[in-house]
Amino acid sequence: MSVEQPDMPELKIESGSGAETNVEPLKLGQRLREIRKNMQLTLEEASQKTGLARSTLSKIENEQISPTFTAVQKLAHGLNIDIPQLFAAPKNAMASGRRVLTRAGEGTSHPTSTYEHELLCTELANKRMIPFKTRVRARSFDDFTDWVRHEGEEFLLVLEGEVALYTEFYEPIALQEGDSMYYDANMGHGLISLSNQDALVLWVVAR
Amino acid sequence: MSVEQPDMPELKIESGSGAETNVEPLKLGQRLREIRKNMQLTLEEASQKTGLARSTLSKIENEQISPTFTAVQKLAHGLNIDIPQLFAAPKNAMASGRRVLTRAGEGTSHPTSTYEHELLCTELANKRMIPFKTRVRARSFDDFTDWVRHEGEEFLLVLEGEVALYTEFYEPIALQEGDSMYYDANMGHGLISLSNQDALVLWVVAR
DNA sequence: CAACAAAATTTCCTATAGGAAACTTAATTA
DNA sequence: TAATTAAGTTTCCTATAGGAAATTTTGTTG
Repeated sequence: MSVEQPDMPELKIESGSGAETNVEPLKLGQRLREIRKNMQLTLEEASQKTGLARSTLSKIENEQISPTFTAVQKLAHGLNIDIPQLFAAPKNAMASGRRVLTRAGEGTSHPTSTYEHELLCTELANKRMIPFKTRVRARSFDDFTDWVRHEGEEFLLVLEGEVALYTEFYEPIALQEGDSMYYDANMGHGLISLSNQDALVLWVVAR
Repeated sequence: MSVEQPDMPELKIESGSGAETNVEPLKLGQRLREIRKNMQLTLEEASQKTGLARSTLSKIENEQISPTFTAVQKLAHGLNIDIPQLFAAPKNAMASGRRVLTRAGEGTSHPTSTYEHELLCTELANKRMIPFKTRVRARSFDDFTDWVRHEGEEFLLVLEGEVALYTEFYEPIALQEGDSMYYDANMGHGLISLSNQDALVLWVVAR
C-alpha cells in the first residue's frame, strides 16, 4: 500500500443526501445579489444578460417576489451559474480576495520512499486545488506496492528529467521535460524516473 | 501528439465559453411526474404532502404553468427531494478512467496582446482544472486595460524568467523561476515580465 | 453642497400562477 | 353495460409575478 499520498489539507466531507425535514429558509434573493456583485454587474447589465427586467431582478433580490421557474432558468443561464449552485449552501470556500506565495524550495516537504513532495501554498485553506512539486525517486514500478488512487482529477507537468507515468487501463507512457498530462485520479497511477537522476514534476490535484 | 488511448467513446472537446443565447429546455414537469409516480402517489396525496393544490400540480406536470420558486420549495420539501436533484442536469463530469497527454509545445495556442497562452490537455472536456503555459509578453502594467477577474482560483508557477504579479488589494510582487502563488481569481490580477525576455509561467485555473 | 449621473427601487399595469370546484377520463364492480 | 369511484384535467376567479417607466437613492464632480 502506501504509495504515499501527499496529505491533503483537511477536506470537509460532502454532506450525504440526508433527508431534510424542515423547510430551508434559503434566501435566494440574498444569494443572487452576492453573485451579481461578485461579477460586478449592475442590475441593468444583469438584465441584459438574463432577459429579465431590471425591476424584476431588483424585486427578486429584495425578496419581494418569488421568481417563476422560467425566471430562475433565465437567471442561471444568463449569469452562467448552474441551478444547484444557486440553492446550495455557500461552499466552504477559500477566503476571498486572498493570495499566498511560496518561494522556490520553500514549500512544505513531505518525503516518502518513492517520492519527495513539496507542498505549495499551504498557508491558504480550503483551496480547490492542491499544488505540489515532487521529486521522483522511484526507478521501477516495482517500487510501488499498489496503485495510488483517489477522488478527483490530476494535472501533471514534467519540470526536469524524464519520467514514465503508469496508469491502470493504459500502457505506461514516457514523458519528457515540458510534457503534461491530465487524468482521472480514481484510476490507479504512479510515476517513476527514467534517467539515473531523480525527476522533478509539478502535480496539481483537484478533489 | 496524441497518444495511445484504449478504445473508448469519443470525447467531447472542451466547450469554449461561448455565450449561450437561449434557455435550456429542462422539463421540470416531466421529471416531477416521474418522481411522483415512483413514490406511488396520487395527485391528491402529493397535494396533501406539499400543500399545493391538485390542480396546480397537474398543471405543473403538464407544463402548463411555470411554478414559482416558493412552489418549487414546497414541492421539494413535501416530497422530500432536494432541489438540485430536481434540476439534475446530468452531472457533466469528466469522463472517468481517462487520461490525456500534451507534449511540450503541442498545446493549443491562444495569443493576446499581453500574453501568449498554450492551453494544455484540451482533448478532455469538463475538467475541473484548466492548465496552460503562458508566455508573458507584457512589460508594464499599463499594457493592461483593466484587471483580469473571474470566478475561481488560480495557481501560478514561474517556469522561466522573472515576473511581477499585480493583484488588487496587494502590492505587486516579484517572482523568480520556481516561485509559485495561489490566489482568488475574483481579485483582479495581471502578470508582466521583469526582464527583457518574455517570461514563461504555468497557470492552472479551477472554476 | 449644488448639480448631475448612475444605480436601485417603486409604481402601475398586464400577464400568468395558484386554488376551489366543476368536469372528464379511467378503472372497478354489480 | 350501467353504476360507482378514484384518478386526473379544465374552468373560472383571485393573487401575484413580470415589464416599462417614474421615482428615489447613491455616488461623482464642479
